[in-house]
Amino acid sequence: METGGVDKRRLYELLWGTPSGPRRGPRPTLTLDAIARAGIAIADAEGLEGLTMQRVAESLDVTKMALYRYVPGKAELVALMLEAAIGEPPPAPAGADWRGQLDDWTRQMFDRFRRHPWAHAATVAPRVPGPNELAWLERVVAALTGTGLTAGEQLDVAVLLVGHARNLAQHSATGTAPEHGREAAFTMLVRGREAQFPALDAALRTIPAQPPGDQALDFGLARILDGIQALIATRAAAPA
Amino acid sequence: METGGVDKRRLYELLWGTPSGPRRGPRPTLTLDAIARAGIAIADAEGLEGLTMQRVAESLDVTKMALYRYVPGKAELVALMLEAAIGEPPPAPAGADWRGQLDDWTRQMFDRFRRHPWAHAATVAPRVPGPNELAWLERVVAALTGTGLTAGEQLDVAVLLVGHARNLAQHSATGTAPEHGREAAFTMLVRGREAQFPALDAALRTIPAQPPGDQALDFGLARILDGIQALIATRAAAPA
DNA sequence: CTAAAACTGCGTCCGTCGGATACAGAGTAC
DNA sequence: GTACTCTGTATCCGACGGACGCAGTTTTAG
Repeated sequence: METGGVDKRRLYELLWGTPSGPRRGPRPTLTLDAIARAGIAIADAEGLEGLTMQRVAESLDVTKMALYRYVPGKAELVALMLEAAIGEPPPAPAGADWRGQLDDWTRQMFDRFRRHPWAHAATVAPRVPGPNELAWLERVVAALTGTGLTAGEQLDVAVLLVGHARNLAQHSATGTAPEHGREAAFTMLVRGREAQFPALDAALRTIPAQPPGDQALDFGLARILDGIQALIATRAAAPA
Repeated sequence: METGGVDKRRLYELLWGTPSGPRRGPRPTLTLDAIARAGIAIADAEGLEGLTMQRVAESLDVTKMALYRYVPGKAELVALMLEAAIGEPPPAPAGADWRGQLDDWTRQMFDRFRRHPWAHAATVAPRVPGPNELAWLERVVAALTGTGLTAGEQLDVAVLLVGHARNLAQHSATGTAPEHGREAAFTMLVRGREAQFPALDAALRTIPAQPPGDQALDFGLARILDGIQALIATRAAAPA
C-alpha cells in the first residue's frame, strides 16, 4: 500500500518552486499551504498514524482523490507539513554572543518539535530540506561565524543541537506516563532485580521527587555548549 | 489497519516473562526469539515499511495468523525486535575511567543503531524498556557512580548519549546520497540563493573534500564528554 | 465570438495491510 | 482412554494508499 518512496524531484518543486503564474482551466480550490495546515492539525491531534488522506480531504470538504492533484502522495504531504510546522526561524536574540544565540536556537527548535510530536517520526527518513529548514541551519552557521570553528564543525554543531532538541522533545511530549516521571517507571522495573542492576538501583534510591519541566533539555544543552565553548577556547588560544 | 496502540501488559510479559514450564497441547513450532530474528532480517533489508506480518510468516514457513499466537500485533513484534537487535551491552573496557567507558558505550550503541536503521523509527514512540535496554542504562550509571553527579544527572547523561548515537547513526546509515556528502546536497540548494543564506554559503565555500567516516559522531561525542568533564570538575572542586 | 485545449475535481476500482474469528487436529494430564 | 487445552490455519473484514478515466470549467488561439 504505502509506496514509502518519495518523489524527490516533485517534492523539490513543491518545497522550493515559485507560485506559478496564470494557468488554464478552472481555478484550484485548494492551496498547498491549506492542505499542509489541515494535515498538521490532524497529526497534532492523533499522530502520523491518524493522518489519512481521507481525513485530510474531509477536513477540507474535498474528496480524497482531489488531494492528489496537489500532492503526489502521503510521504510528500508529510514533508510539506514538516516544513510548515517548523516554520521560519525566529529572529536571533539581539546582542547575544554565539552561546546565547545557540541556546535560544535550540530551545526554539525544541518548542517546535514539542508542539508537533509527529515531527520526530517525520524526520527519521532522509529528506529534501525546505527553505525553512535551511534558514534554521543558516542561523547556526551565522552564530558560529568568527569563532574559529571550521565549516564542517559548524555543521556538526547544528546536527548535535537539533538532535538534542528533537530527542528531548520526544521525551517531553510522549513521556512514559503523565503522572509518573521516567524514574518511577524505571524503579518499578528495577524492583526485585537489584542484583541485575546494582548501580541503577543505588541511583534510583537517591532520587528526590522530580520537578516536572525540561530539566533534561537544560542539562544536555548546558553540557553541549560547555563542550563547544572549550573547543572555541582552544581555537582562540592556538589559531591554525 | 494499524492499531498503533501497544498492549503494555502483554508486552511486559513478553519482554520480562520467564520461559514457562510444561504446557498442555501441541508443542509450539516457533520461538519468540526466532520470530524476532526473522523480523530483524526483513527490517534490516527493507526497513520497517517492508516489514509485514505476511513476510515474516513466509520467511518462517508459517501462515500469517500463526504469528498472532506468539505476538499480539505488529507493534509488539517491533518492540521485541528492538530488544533483540540492541542485544546485551558489551563488557566495559577494562581499566577505563568514566570517560573512556562512556566513549566506548556510545560508539557501541552507535554501531547497533547503524546496523539496524529501522531501530531509530522504532524508538520514536514511548515504549516498555526490556532487560537489554535496562542493562545498557545500567552501564552508564555504573560508569558515573562516584563522579559526584546526582542520579538525575546520570540519567540525563544517558539520554544525551543515546540520543547522540541514535541521531548520528541515522545520518550515517541513511546518508543523503551514497556518492555525495551532506555538504554537496546543501551546496546544490544554496547555489543561486546566496543572498538568502549568506553565512551558509560562505561556510560551504571553505569546505574541503569530506573524508567519509563517523566524523560527526566523534565531534559531538567529544563535545558532550568535554562538557560532562567540566561539570564533574566543578563537583570535585566544590562537593555539595 | 467560437472552438480547441488544458486543467480541475470526482467516482470507481484495485491490491495490500493488520487483525478478528472460528474450526480442526494434536498432544498432555488425569 | 478420555477429556481438555493449545496450536496452526482458512476465511473474512474494514481501512488504507493509490491508479485511472470521465465530466465539467476556464483560458487561450484564431
